[in-house]
Amino acid sequence: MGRPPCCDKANVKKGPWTADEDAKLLAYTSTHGIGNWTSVPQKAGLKRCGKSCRLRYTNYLRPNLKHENFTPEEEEHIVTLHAMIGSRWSIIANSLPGRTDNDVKNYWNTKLSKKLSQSGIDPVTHRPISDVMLSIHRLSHPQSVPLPSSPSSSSTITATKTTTFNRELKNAFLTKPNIGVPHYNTSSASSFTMPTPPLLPPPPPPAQTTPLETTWTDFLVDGCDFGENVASSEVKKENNVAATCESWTSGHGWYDCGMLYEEGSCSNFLASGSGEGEGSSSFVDAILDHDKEMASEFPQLPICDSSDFF
DNA sequence: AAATCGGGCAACCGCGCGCAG
DNA sequence: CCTGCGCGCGGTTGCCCGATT
Repeated sequence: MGRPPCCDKANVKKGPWTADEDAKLLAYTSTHGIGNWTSVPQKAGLKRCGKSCRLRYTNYLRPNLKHENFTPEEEEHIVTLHAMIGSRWSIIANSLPGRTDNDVKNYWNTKLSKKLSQSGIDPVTHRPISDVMLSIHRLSHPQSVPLPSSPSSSSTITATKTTTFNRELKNAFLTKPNIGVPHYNTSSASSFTMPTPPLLPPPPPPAQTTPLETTWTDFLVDGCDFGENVASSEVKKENNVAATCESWTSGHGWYDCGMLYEEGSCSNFLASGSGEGEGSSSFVDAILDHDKEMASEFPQLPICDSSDFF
């Protein structure tokens, strides 16, 4: 038995909102505030579902919303957070003043994911597409492309770090009272420092333990160790994250969250991302640069292309 | 000039969670 | 403890409009 509808669907208007409806909703919310959305349509004199009213208000009518284009800083912020927590749009939006989850989601779907793809970065895993394809190829042909025996293999390290990262992120979400997000000062572009992309760790330390068995989900930001139990309830509890990240990120930055990397080890990544007018000025470029470095460092890694899969 | 295509965005839908009774 | 309701989230749909053929 399903849940009953929140309103009489036969008698509610759907589709685009008119200026008159906007005015009524705005007039109501400005005098009464927002409370029980189910009752808002009736009280405001609207033939709309309460849900529709809430959506219209939060995405369009709410005060202090920004309607201008996303800035490069905001772009980087979204990409960085998406790499870390996946499509938790509300969390990402909460860290961008004046932006809604719908804004961020739409912007990602229409612009950023394409931009990343065109730059050779897989928008799901945030790793170079060639690397992702190699991982897929290994899964489907476990014998054909053996993992290099060296414990410092790029992919092995990546899988290990990724798993560790998601475990740590999960713990952080569970234990931190005010989970943080990367914080940047919009008043000064040069003060914005980007966390290390979690799926592209810096060169590995010399000593490394036994390689982990890897599965496809280990390469997903969203799926893996994050866990469904954490994903919804715990994260939702912390939706008021916007301005509360200092305690976690201050001082040592992201890298001091009991995590993976030594402080400052990401400097190769960040050097081009935070500069002013450097030649390679984007996050994506930084990732690609790093991938090239990895390729030169580990020439034994085979490169595969799409023809390997067909 | 008309038809088609594709991108962008607003809005809808279904589901899970939290909370109050 | 159980149940029902409201809220919020992420995924998806559909419309609008500009570009292209």
